[in-house]
Amino acid sequence: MPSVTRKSSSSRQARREAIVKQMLGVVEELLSEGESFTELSVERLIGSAGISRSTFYVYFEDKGTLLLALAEDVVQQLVGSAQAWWELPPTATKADVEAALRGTADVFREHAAIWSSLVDASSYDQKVRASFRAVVDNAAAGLAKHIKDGQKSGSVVAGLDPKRTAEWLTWMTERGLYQLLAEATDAETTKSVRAQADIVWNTLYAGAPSRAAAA
Amino acid sequence: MPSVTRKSSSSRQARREAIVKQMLGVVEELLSEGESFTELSVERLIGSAGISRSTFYVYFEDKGTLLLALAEDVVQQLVGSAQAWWELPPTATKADVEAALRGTADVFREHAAIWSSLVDASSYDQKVRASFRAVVDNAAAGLAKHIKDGQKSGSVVAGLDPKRTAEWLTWMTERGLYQLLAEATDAETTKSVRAQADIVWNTLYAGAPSRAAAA
DNA sequence: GGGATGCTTGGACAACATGTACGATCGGCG
DNA sequence: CGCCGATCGTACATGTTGTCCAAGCATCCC
Repeated sequence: MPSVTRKSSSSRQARREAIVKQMLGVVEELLSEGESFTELSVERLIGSAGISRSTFYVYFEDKGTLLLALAEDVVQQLVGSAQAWWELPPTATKADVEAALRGTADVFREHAAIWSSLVDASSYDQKVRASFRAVVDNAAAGLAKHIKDGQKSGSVVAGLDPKRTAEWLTWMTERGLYQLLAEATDAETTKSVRAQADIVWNTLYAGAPSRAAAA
Repeated sequence: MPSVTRKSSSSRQARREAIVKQMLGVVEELLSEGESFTELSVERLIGSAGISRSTFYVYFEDKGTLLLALAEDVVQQLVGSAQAWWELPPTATKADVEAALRGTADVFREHAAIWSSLVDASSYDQKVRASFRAVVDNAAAGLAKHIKDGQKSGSVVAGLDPKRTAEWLTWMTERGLYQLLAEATDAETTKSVRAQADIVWNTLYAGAPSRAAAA
């Protein structure tokens, strides 16, 4: 009876999405009260969401699975915003770099709670850790490519090790967003992002062949 | 009866140190088997250490307190090694910077397990988080001072925001050590530290007034 | 309307971890 | 020998996790 199966699964799917959406609100709410994701028990979550323990475990293997579902969207947005940086053309100015980084910072600040939760849970949940690493590794790879391409076109300093430079800068960004911008005001964000842009600019672009004259 | 009190407390102190030392071995041992500090239960710890549950709680409030005791030494060493960087003279070369960073990396690699545990526990233990932040903030302050002084003497690029640039670079270092060097080989460490040195060099020193000629 | 199907639910459960309490025991020291 | 501090085993109250099951409920089809 395929129709039954189809219906069932599509309903499950829809219901799951609804629950994920609801849980997103609940989790962000609870996190905004100052607790960390680690400290949130399934008990509390279902209590606030108004669903039963049993139902929770129908849709999520555990807290980690829930978090990954919640984070999907956020991660997509962050990765997307990060591309704005490493897809900058060779002629980009420092202001362009800063604007791109600002974009990522703004996306991050909107969803800082969820990202922080990913970081939290990475320390004890295998699945989350793997997923988190994959995201960052992917970002680093994108940046590494940007560096390599830039070196070819002369817009990036020669001699830098693309992969490893990208790794450091990527982790700097990850950690900086988390630690420096999660609770920053707009004004503070502006200053902080400017500093980040200075680092990136000086590291990658300032001494590049195609810019040798301007200093 | 002051003598009694004195004796008791000094004995407690000595015994505590012995236990801390023993626990350090146990924790590093268990962590080297691939588990995270978060996953280590007090149960396991006392089991491997051969002391009783009761005794454990005589000396440590909880797992977090234990960790802070274990980390004291490591943190001191790391902070000390970091000073080698920001106490570099204005005439330092890129090789000097790389050597200083290498020093920190080596210290870190020796005690990666404990540092990782601090990061882990920071996500759910208030005391650990506070202590951890204090260490990093302190490091950032030291680096900020180095930048400010360097700007005065002309050995560091003008126009950088000392505080915020230091924050980004400090978190970059923290996260990079943790993520890139914790399990790296010697060869990989060399390459990675070189990339880190390039970033630091280009950011802070390459375009500095006192170096304007050399490029 | 009647009945099958699948989803949600509450509650019970085993397993395990935490931090506390207490009485028994061991060992050194006067 | 006897005191005293430290350790120990054990028990306990509490809280969390993930599983399981039987009962209730809504929906859709016949």
